[in-house]
Amino acid sequence: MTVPFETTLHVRHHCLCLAAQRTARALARRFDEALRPLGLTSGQFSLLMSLNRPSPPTISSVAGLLAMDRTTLTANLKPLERRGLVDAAVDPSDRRSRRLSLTPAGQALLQSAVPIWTREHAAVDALLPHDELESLRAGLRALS
Amino acid sequence: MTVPFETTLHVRHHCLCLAAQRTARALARRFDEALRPLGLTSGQFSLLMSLNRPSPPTISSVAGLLAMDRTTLTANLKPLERRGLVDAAVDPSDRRSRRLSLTPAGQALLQSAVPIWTREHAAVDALLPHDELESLRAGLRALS
DNA sequence: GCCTTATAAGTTGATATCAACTCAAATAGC
DNA sequence: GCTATTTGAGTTGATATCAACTTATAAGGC
Repeated sequence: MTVPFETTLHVRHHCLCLAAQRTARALARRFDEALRPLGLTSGQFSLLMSLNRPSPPTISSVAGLLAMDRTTLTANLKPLERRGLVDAAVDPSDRRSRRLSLTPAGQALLQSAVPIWTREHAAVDALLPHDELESLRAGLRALS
Repeated sequence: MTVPFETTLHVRHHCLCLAAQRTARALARRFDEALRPLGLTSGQFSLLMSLNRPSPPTISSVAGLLAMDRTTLTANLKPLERRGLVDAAVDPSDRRSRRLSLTPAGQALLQSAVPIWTREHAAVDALLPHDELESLRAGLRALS
């Protein structure tokens, strides 16, 4: 081996990029399964939730909130628009922008998803002591 | 709003699934950029590194290590096989399995990627105090 | 007003992600 | 030895992810 196996073990134990990917995938699968009865993925739930606000946001601002590429968000919106859960209307005061909002159907679906999120997240929270949860949140926030 | 805005804020501040996705995306973009001169993504680097071991692993075992769906790994291997970086040979002792190994070209590319990883990861490590880094790693591990 | 620059978003192409299904080989029960 | 079950992996279809490029609108300099 050109690269020593010890180097591989070092990377495996220390790489936060890998650790974040692993955990993100594992948690996504977990919430995907919990939300499956509603036909929502974890990402779609997060997106719908981020649109539940008093004033309709633009695509770019939501992409920033989710730390996601703007074009990824455009793609993610398509299935939700098709299902009539999200409305994207051109902003009359700046015709370059589209303002994203939940339709009544989207609001209703989000409402039915909240108890599922609450239940599933309680199960995740139970995996770690409270103070370790808080430092995990702080660490994730610091790197994103 | 059917769902109170306070609920949205609560989810935004507490959801570890969302936080993990955000951080995973941010770190992936960071390492993607650092590794771009080699034509590797962060995920491809992690995959190549996971194949650098004395005995060639099977697809399922690597998928487990990366907390990734088996079929996702099959898809991820394709571009690496096309580029001649990875070899997937049928295991003679169990013809259902394929054993994954780095080619000499794969080993050489991985070797040239290690210093990039080291430099970039030092920059990430510098964002947090050592003890917070350790609790972050422990928390991520506990949830994946 | 006109031209340049900046900004918001869409499109394209490549890859990533996973569920559901299928295929093939190995193993267990008989 | 033969059938049923289990296990490893591939395929398909839908969605996710991002870079590079393009289009449309707005804002600023003149």
